Amino acid sequence: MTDAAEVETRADPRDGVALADLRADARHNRQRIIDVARRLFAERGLDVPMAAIARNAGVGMATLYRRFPTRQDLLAEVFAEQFAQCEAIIEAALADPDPWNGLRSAVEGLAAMQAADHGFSAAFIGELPDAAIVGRKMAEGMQGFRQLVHRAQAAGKLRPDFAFADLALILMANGGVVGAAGRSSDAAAASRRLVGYLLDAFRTPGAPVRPLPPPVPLSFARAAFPPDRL
Amino acid sequence: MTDAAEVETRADPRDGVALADLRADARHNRQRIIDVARRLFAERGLDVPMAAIARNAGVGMATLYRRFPTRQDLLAEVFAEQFAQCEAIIEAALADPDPWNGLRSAVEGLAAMQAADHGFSAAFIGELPDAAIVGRKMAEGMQGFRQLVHRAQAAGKLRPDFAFADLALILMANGGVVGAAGRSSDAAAASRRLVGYLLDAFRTPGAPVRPLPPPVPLSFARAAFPPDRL
DNA sequence: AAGGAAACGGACAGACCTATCCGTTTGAGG
DNA sequence: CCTCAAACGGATAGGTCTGTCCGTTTCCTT
Repeated sequence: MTDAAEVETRADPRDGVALADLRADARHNRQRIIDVARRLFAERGLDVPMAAIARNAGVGMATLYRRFPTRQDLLAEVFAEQFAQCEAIIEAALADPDPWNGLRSAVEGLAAMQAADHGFSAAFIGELPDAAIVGRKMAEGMQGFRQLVHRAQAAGKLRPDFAFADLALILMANGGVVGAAGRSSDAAAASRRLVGYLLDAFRTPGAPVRPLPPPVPLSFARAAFPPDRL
Repeated sequence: MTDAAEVETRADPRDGVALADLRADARHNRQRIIDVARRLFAERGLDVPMAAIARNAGVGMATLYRRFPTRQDLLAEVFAEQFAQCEAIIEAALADPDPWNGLRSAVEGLAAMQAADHGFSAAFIGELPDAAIVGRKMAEGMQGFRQLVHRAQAAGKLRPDFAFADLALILMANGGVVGAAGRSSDAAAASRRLVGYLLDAFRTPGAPVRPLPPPVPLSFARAAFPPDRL
């Protein structure tokens, strides 16, 4: 029993010490680092310097690196919550009695998450897949999505030649739009329109039509790349 | 007359000296730099170090920077040819007697270009729009595309709520797919499937249906990011 | 052929970023 | 209270990339 309790306090087996065994100030600082990193990743993209994170969190470099030996460890921790939210979206979609509506809401939900957090979007596609925890969570989410696809196709609402692997296609296309539109509010609007088009392509004639979200001015790409970034 | 001839030799007014006035060896080296840069941008992405370009071209840093004072100058020169090809694609599409077929081939052609050259794709979305020459060429190409859209809509083959600005959406979505798929051959296949979906969403019921290009295995994203890159 | 401007190459300064080291401070159990 | 391991912060080593400087070489003109 003591064993079980102790194991439970370890968020990640790789951590040398259990979270609960950390000194109070250390635990406090750790959380501050995570919060600050989440904000900076979302605001400035994934390549924000470790020093900036440390400074904004009010800790030294050593503290940051002691808790998160590599940048990827920090990324995995920061975005663990977002991945959990992905799973929630898919589970909610599976709970929908209407298969097509479930698939639609899952795709829209995942795309909206990407659009909302620029850092998450980049991490999702680029660096995070290598992290162990993330890999496991992603595998689970993919299983759920696979079910969504099967059900919608069985109901005759999703085109039969839609492949499960097209999920990656959707997320990468959406990632491109979100990335190019940058942190501006246009990103969300552009993402919605793209997803609108794609869902229209995925549905069979039997599935309900939805109005297409409004277009986004073509100049949005320019505004997305102010001289200083990229 | 001498005046006119001299002006004609200047490829870009910003160049201090006309191309023809360069010494033979200098002109030779300049071309080598461009060729090498094009290859490296395509192979390794846009962030290849200037030193690598210089080394591969067999010239010193000074020579590289003397010809192209900023990285953007080099990019603009390297991709000028690709932009010209974009214009050719659109002109060919305009020459097609069938408006829908013209629009389709333009979208497919532009997307294929993006997929073929990773560097061009990134440059197109990210850095190049600031370059003067590119801006002008893009404006011309956009005018042509606008015509394509009008014609296809007038013929009742393109959905009326398709917006001209959706061209940016297409290219950014495609850029995301190409970028995520990396330099692997999967990039082209994934791009084709995405464009297949999008064109299907753009057409009215009156426009001809085309078979969807085959799906791409979901793992293609992982393979695209070998440990060393990004 | 020979002088001089043009062009050349490689070294180097400056700016960043990652990651580590070490002397100092602080929290918690005895 | 008092001790000491745990935790801390800032300095710093080591890496990369950009852009410049200067002594040397090469082409072109006359």
